[in-house]
Amino acid sequence: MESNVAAQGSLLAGLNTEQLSAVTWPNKSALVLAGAGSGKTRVLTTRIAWLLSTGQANPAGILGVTFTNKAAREMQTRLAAMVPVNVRAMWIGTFHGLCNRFLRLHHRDAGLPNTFQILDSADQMSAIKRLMKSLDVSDERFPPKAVQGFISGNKENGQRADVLSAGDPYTRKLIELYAAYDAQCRREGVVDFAELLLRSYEVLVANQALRAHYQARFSHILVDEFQDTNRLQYAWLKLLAGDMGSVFAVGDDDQSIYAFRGAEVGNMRSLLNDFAIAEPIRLEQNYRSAGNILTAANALIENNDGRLGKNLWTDAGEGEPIRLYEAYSDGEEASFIVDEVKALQRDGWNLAGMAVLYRSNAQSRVLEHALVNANLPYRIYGGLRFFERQEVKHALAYLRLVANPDDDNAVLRVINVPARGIGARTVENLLAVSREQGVSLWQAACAGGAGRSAGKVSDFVALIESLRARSENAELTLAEAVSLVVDASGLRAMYEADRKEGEERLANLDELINAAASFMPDDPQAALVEFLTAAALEAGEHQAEAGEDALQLMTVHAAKGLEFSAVFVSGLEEGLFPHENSMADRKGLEEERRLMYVAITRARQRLYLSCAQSRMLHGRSSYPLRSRFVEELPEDLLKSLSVKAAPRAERAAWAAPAASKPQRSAGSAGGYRIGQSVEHAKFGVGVVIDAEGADDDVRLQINFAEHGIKWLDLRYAKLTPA
DNA sequence: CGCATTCGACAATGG
DNA sequence: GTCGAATGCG
Repeated sequence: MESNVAAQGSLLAGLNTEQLSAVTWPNKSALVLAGAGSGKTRVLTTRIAWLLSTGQANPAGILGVTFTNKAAREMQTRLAAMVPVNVRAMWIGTFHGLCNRFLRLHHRDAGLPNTFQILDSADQMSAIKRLMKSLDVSDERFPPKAVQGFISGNKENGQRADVLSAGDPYTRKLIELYAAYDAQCRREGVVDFAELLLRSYEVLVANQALRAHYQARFSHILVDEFQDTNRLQYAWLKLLAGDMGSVFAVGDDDQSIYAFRGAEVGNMRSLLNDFAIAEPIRLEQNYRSAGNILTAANALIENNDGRLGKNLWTDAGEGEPIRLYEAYSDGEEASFIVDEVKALQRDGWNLAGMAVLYRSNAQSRVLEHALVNANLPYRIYGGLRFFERQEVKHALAYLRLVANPDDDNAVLRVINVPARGIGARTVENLLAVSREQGVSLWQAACAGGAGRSAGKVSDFVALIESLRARSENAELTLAEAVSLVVDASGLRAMYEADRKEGEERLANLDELINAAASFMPDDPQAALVEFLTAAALEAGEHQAEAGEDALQLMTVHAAKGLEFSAVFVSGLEEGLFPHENSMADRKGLEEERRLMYVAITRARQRLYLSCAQSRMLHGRSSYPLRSRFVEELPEDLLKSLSVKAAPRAERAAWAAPAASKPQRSAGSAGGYRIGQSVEHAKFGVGVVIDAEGADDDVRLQINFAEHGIKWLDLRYAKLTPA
């Protein structure tokens, strides 16, 4: 017992009062409002360790839910280091990973084949397109993306097609497509991401015995990033908690940045109500950022309504001012960043400790260009992941057919890859047969059929059959089976013949074989199915190879949960950040503001904010206004680094019209220059984006924030510099 | 049927 | 600037 007490002591050492209170919270539900950098992950893992080491819970009673695989792994690793328990007995994982585990165990109750496969979003999209083609639905009136959004959105609200109704024919059609899509998935033995959750929820609802079993088992449910849960996830947690269980949720409503994909910040308030939690525990002491950075973040987020309320503080001192740079162009913004990074590097800063954040991936190109020219090593997060690569998906499709030949998606992906003379026409015929007879494409292909390509189709069938026979009977290891598929399918030969990108693709296929070799299945008998599942659920790292010291580039979304000594937030322009797709309503704008809050709070020591007066967007020049989020920061925290930027000072200067003669060639017309902010009595604020004429006859094209683009004649229009 | 080229839409994220 | 669909030619 003494060692137990000692162990507890060291577990709890170094926690502040609030953290300690959260970690040692009695066995009842709690909501921990954990600000950025307040030790959230530490609290969560320490609590589990504390529950285990004090004997309040056994490993099997723990259900730990995270949003990313990375977070789940981190929690497991940390736990393993803290307490000597069998980590595997605990259920720790993502919502999707846990639901998959549940459905594999109870596939019969869920009405799924034991080899059911998981569709990623791309697979889901092609399944939808295929379905719409077969039903002859116009993809102009019903964009597949919208159909996908409709289906996933409803699943995440826990609603099947049969409970939906609509007054308008458009929505009725969507509901019809939803029902047909689900039927198609059932026929093929596949589930999409949302289905994993909905199906396991429905099984628990329908099956009293199963529900009672898991409710009794999971005495402690702990949830990370609770602000990101959607309605279905919340219902799932509530169901598992039952009347007796408790939910210990950690989250930060100010860092909710996934509402656009269904996250319900309102779940935090619901949790307080439904689980009778009197008051959330607030973790407000920040151990990451300097004072000025926190002050800026607090001031920014104050502009949002309906917050649960929280103010970050630190005892680390004010630190440096926040640096602001307003560039002429996106290219110049990039070279500013490069210069600053080099300067910091000369001062002994680590490249890997610096990050450039942006709102959208497209912005990385200009930065990359500048970094390559400057010979600065960098690493980009985002983009194509390993298991999403064409060649890897091809190989996986063959493997899926080995596991389950009725997977029509997989058949369509590889029936003619590499080209084996089965063209669109033949595929059309197969699709027609499968539709008429209500069988899978595979079964249609096996039936043979007439036509010139019949022989080629039966060759394909024979290929898959032989792959299956050999991987099942010949006692091949998983890696050998993958290797066999790559060779026998002809994929290897195909990429060997491709001189342009074949080499890289072959390397990735070899990497896939390596991945198979080091894969550790829970059940060796089901190694292939587990491998395919892992490929779908963990599409792989965002190419984050360790190694050389490199500058980190990523979107703000990707930066959530990370921290850096120095952070550059770039592209702070209206329409970009906040993004134009989210500017229309207050909710969207508030989410953008939370995104900015996340961006700011990534910085430990130094924070740079930058924007450009002109930017190439969609292949053409735009002249955006500076982001409102910059204006929302306290002026005395900012230090302007650009001559032109001196934002507020410059305004004063412009208020007195320039005496010099306006010259178009100098980028100035009638005292205005392109890129300048102006204000119009009727149209409000805008930016000059073009000009024509000279002297007394000047016309300006202005992009107004509220009223769009207009040409104004300076002789009549009442304009003032803004 | 297979490959190459063109055209046009699009550009937030992750399981 | 990229990707996927559509088109056209050998």
